Amino acid sequence: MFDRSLLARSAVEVAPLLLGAHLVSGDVTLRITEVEAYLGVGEDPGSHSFRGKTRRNEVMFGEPGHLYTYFTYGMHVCANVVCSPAGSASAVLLRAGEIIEGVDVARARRLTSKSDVDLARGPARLVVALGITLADGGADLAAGPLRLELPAEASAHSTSARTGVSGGGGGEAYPWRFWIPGDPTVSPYKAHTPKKRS
DNA sequence: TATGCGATTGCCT
DNA sequence: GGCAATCGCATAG
Repeated sequence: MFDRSLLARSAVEVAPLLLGAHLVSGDVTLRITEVEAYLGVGEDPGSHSFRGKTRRNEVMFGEPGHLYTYFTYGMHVCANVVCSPAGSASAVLLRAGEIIEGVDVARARRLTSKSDVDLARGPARLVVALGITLADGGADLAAGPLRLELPAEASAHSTSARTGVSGGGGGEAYPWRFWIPGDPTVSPYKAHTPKKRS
């Protein structure tokens, strides 16, 4: 259980608080080391909620402290923590973390991972390591099998432009990628690469 | 209804 | 370092 009001603030304020927080999923516990903030309707061109409510993003419009999952690239699932008051539709994407409990279980789920620091290094990998699926979307992180444990204070952190976001939501105008400096589980920064296909 | 591309990853060269 | 895999969603017609 945690104080839900802590999350009822802007994603940019919540993101540093999530750094160092623990996300417990059954036997596996993750220490979050890297996140990205996404704002609400009409505020943030990079956010799924920018153009309003749809079936996919409706969880973002609900209470803070719930899990927003989405499917992308035809094969990957990413997870967000919904924040800001209900209706504002902003969230924080969980990009990377360190498995601090249940490493053996995480390894079994991430057979392609060569070393333990890669187990949850990257948003789609993190989801797999924790055993999260699309069906977990909407789950309340304050109670239940998926549980978020917030630290008392925000960790020291660095910021930069968001990774992988194209168009108006990318670049220096939105320096909403947050990470714990020096942590080996933080994913390498990679600017958006334009799509090319025959 | 049709079409293009994405908050990515891992294998290939 | 480059690129294929793979499908739901948003946008255009």
